[in-house]
Amino acid sequence: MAMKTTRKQNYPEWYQNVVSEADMAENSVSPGCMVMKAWGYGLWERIQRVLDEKIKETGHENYYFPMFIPLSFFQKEADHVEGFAKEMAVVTHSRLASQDGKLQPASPLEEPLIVRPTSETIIADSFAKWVKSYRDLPILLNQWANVVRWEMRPRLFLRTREFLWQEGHTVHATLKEAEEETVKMLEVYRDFSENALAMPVIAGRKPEYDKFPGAIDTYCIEAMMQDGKALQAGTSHFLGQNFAKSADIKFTNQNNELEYAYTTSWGVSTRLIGGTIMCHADDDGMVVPPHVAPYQIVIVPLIKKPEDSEKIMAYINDIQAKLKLETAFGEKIRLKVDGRDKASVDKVWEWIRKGAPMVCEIGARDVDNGGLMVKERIFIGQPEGKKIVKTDEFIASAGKRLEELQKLMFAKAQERLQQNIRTDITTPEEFAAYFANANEWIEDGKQGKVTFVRGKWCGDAATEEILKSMKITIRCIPFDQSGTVGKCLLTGKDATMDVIYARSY
RNA sequence: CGGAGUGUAGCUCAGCCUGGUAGAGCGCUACGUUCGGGACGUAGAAGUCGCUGGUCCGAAUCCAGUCACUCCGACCA
Repeated sequence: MAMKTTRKQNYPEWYQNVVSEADMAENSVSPGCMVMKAWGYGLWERIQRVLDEKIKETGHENYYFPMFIPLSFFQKEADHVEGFAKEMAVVTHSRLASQDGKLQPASPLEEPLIVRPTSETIIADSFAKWVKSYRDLPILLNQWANVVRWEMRPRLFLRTREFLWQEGHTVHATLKEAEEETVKMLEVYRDFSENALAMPVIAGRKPEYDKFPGAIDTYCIEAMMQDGKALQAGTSHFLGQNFAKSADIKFTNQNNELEYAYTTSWGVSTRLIGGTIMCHADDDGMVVPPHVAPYQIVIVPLIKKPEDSEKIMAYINDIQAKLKLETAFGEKIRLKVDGRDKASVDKVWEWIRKGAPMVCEIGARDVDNGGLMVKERIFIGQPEGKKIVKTDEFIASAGKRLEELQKLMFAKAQERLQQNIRTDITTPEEFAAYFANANEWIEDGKQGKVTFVRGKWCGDAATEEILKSMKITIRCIPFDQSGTVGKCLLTGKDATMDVIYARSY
């Protein structure tokens, strides 16, 4: 076990351990913010690349808007300002001046600027300028940006004051088209999460009280972490005409009538990295899904005698050249030869803690035998975790093998999710007793002590208080509804709506 | 903003009660023996003890103030 703390011992501590031992990120001197290091930021770059392609395939184009938003913009939409008011970074001055040897803010701004917590308001303002006729619609845009939300209790990747994300914003002529866009982009997220991150999710709609401020409907994908808690991995909002009315986005329709447009917005953030960690990492550290691994294969030379160096490096260079011609997931294989002047064992374990999908050790013996030692990350700790293979065969099958490893990771995570959605709880008493348990890490192939519960909800607004007191949340109202009648797990009233109840991050 | 705690070497911490001017482990550097599941030996470099003030012949240690961080709560689209 490479981690000081195991999942079973202390799940949150284990998580912090993984982030630091995998060298993905660390706390910054700037409070609540993080420094993303090469292996963590590299994962984000991969997420960007794969997702950006999907966003463009669905007809969207990238724009960039300013990070400063005039304060007054937030006042235009009542729910929106209320939702974000408590966590805004406010810029009030434009320069510093020296006073008694101390720098003090000087030159107050006429109107304070908000460091964007999200960009609906400033983008809506542009939309209002750009939209005149139904012929201007739809507008389908996306931006990759940083946003700031003044969180009080930050956790690396899961909740930091500044984080990176993409936010899509679209304008449509009809309600139906905007609703379809909202659901379509959620589906892009579901597909991305499950196929690129190997992280299974439940897609659905948020209950009324948990909607994005200013939205008519909020849709989401919810993932299960290894401690049975839920993590919101992506959201897509149908904003109706709310922002169109507050920003005056009007267009002339085909009947020459002036109409408010319909808008949507949707986003995923660096939180996905936190989710990927808590979905796949183990007691030896991070496990990166091959599809998004900055390096899919890392080669570590084992040089015991200096005189072997030349022939080993020549052998490795040859392997490297050949591997670079191979593909996985429709892209060239990404590999690194770790030639740093360090002990080989240390380098190997460093890459295991980082979760590189495959680590190859190559020494003099391998050169003579035409082979190499390959360690597959997901099998580390098991007998099949390392094997000596013929180099030619390894090169020829590497791409396919990476794709297999990806599928195995998804299958394992999906099995865990399916095993840990309880559907046999039918009364408020059973429900309360069930969640009275403490959270506990879910051992592979077993049912956890605390799981998701799928059951009925009456939809009554008063149930929000009950949930709060129990520290349970309704994660979503899944798209696949059974349609059966049962008792609400909170009130005992007759209900038809199926929801997912869970503790959450 | 409440409640608790911690600031000493790059990291984790001991020393503080009972003042006498700095220690360990890990890491780092060099050399040697090792090396395919994470080695060992020897030598070495490295700290204005968070900051300011006070008491004292003398403060990491006592006193006062101050700053910062961590954990638990509240908050978390």
